[in-house]
Amino acid sequence: MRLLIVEDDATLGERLRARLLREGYAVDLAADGIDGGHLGATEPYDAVVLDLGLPGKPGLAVLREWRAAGNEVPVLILTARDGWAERVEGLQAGADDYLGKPFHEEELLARLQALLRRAAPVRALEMRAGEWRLDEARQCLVADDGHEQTLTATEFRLLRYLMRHPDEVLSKTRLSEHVYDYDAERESNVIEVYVRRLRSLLGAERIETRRGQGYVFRSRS
Amino acid sequence: MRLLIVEDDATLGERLRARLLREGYAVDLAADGIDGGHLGATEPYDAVVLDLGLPGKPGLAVLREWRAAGNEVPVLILTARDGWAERVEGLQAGADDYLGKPFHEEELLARLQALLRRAAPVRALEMRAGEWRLDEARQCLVADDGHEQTLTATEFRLLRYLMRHPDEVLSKTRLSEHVYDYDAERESNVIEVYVRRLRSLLGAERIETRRGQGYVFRSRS
DNA sequence: GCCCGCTTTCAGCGTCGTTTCAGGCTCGAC
DNA sequence: GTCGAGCCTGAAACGACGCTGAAAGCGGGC
Repeated sequence: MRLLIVEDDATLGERLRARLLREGYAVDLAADGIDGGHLGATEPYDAVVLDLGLPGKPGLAVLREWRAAGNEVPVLILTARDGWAERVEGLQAGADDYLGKPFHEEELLARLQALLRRAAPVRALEMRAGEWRLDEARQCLVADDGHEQTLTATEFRLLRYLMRHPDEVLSKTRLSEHVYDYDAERESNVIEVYVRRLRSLLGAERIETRRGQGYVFRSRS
Repeated sequence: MRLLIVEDDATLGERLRARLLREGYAVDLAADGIDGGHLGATEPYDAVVLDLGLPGKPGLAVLREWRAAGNEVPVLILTARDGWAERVEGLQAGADDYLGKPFHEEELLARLQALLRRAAPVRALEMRAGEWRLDEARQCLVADDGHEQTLTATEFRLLRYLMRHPDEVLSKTRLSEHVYDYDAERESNVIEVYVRRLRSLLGAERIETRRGQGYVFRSRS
């Protein structure tokens, strides 16, 4: 899962970014409306946190442009002003959720997770692979017998994305776009290496290779 | 499915080409309006991605020439300028869809797929062959009883093209033009070989031979 | 500053998809 | 019936792609 934060307050932005990174997301941070609007239009994010009071270009204008271009990425709006009117305006511009400053990081997290879940295909309520269940909060695998298997950050990000798109051919490009943040565009075989590790954890049959096309994750064999 | 990209930005063009290849299309790339216009006029594409800001000849002129010549290939226009006026002008010149730069690769893909689906003569919601259904997301065959049969990249491309043109005589030349790229000048019997493999998967009666003319795909016997 | 674990790179190897080829078969024309 | 072109078939060669294990690179924590 790859997120974009558009926030001009550098302190707040960095704090959020750090937190979300720790939660296992790939995160890009933009400090103004121009950058943010451009990134959101060209990179495939799974959700966006958008501040309304931005230099360069107002947050609402950025959002309206995305929506006009048919970009339906889930957007959570963030603003100091939390009056009734702003909220309505934000939602009308195409926002999916709204959070007034100041706020608890925990609440932001919860709302983001809700957005991501809502956008995911309906079928995946629980993310499973055979006897294993992915615990998102703790970033680890839990077996039905209670046994635990910890994951590294990258293993977790890749596995979560695979699990959210089961039974679908996912190209290595697409995977690396969603596992890494902006500077990505890798000509390397990192994805192959991590696929190998996930296979050794979950069983090789969970991740099929489609030669020349990508990988397919199977929650049931 | 065979696509043409007319795009002067070499980086963007190559990136798109690579992506679309990976998605299982055969892709030709032209860097200016002259080449692009010529290719589009002489080769049988299933869809075209056309940049408007081209050296040599303006994209809109290219499009107008195709349309004037009766070429009705689906065209998706791509442009940096995304003003209201350009959009109208593009659509009036005969474009089928319009995407402003910058854009998501994912969105371009989705729109292309929509165009290709819309353009298919008999818009079969599902592509079937007897008990089999072709699942595009998974690039595999699914039987009514849930059993799956995976396809290689080439098998998938050929079968998809056959299924999109059922009950129609398709010459080997035409098939190979749509399964492979432009420069692929084949004097070989690859198509015969792949037809054989599809027959062994779907049942020989699905693909009839018309001696000296080509093949006919039958979704129902 | 040093250590440790995570991440990334790399090269060699094996596998699989693709293509070629040769021989045999079938169909249609005469 | 004969002939030839076009098509089918099985196997084998080729090359690209993915797999693998090890080692280097990197960064955070102590």
